[in-house]
Amino acid sequence: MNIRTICLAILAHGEASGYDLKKNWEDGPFSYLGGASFGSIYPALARLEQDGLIKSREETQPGKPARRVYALTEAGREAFVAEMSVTPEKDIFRSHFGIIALCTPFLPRETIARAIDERLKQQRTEIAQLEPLIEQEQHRSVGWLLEWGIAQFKNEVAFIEANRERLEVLAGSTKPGDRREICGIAHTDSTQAAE
Amino acid sequence: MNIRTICLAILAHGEASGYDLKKNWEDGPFSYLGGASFGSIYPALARLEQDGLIKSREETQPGKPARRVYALTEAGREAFVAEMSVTPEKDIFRSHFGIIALCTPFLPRETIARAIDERLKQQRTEIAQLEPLIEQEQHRSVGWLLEWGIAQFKNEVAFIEANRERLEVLAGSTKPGDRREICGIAHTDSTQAAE
DNA sequence: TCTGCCTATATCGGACCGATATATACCGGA
DNA sequence: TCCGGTATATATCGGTCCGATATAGGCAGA
Repeated sequence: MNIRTICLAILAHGEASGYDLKKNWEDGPFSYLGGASFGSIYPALARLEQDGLIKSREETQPGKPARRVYALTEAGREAFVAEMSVTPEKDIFRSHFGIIALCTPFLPRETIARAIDERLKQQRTEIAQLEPLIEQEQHRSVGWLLEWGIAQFKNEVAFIEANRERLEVLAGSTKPGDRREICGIAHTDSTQAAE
Repeated sequence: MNIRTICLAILAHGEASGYDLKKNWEDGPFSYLGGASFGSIYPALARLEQDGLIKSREETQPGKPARRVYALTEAGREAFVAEMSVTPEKDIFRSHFGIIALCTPFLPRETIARAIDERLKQQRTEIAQLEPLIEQEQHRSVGWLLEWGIAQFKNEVAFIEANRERLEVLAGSTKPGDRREICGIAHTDSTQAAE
């Protein structure tokens, strides 16, 4: 699912400028679905227009620079429906916190404790930012998605609070790079393992 | 957090070849922390060695092609600890399913129902793949992280099962691109909105 | 008037992914 | 015996995307 598809999806909600798209990702309810930079959005919009999937008009506004507002064409509506109708791709997910947690045995307990504290703080901040948006979006797909995301964040906070001790005690037990195996898996050439 | 850092993190668990790294991401317990392609791994390893953070040796093995095995140097251990000690970056997350759900009003109910079915199937598959790995990783950081991930997947499945009806009934209510506002937010130039 | 901030568009370098190419070695079947 | 399929292993290339930066107009406040 590339940026062009995402632009189509947002434009399905209503016409918007490139700046609007960026602001929606950053501040709006889309933010936790992943970002999109200006460096992606403007070329994507240009190409979508070139392909006839969106059309644009210049809009002058008092007190602000002129902006170029994009809207779906009929062909764009069809392309949008087509791309939303395929089997959803797997999520793209990468977690710095996860990597740090994975390396707990090779790091001092203090480092792990701080990473956990920061993580809890970050996830609680996310919740605090998303929760007030729900009210005005009840009985709407955006509201449902907000609840979906908030439920995930809350679940993670609860898990970490309940289990952090079990991770922290593992800290600092090993020197980095000492062991020959990776996670007890990986080594397919070891003697066929147990069983 | 770039690929080089991730390579350091895995090599902290033990020496490995580029192929090992890839296999660990794909099949091992790291898989849901995000992928890494050969196109990233090999250049990353080359540069890490150039910078003196890892060292390599050729390893000939009977019945298989020779492989180049990498291990952390002392400088690499220090760089690893330094990069794990900073405040963890925000997760990178992008969800095709989330985008589809967001567009529910503009899509037929059948499409949404199928996307939800597929989503449930995918997340249950993840759970089924990760769960057997826990046993051999108990009381280890990898095991903790597996539990962390599984808890998230299970929570999402539970949420969707409990709330899918509420989303599905919203399907097909609107024509794409008709509304002027995006998600009731976005439009900063609207008349200051309703208090 | 100068500075900083918001709106708005645009571009460029570099990082990264996905596909592909290449090579070795094993195994099973025609 | 040769052929194709599979697993191991390294490497490269095109294209996509991010993050930083440039540019520019208008406004508010010092």
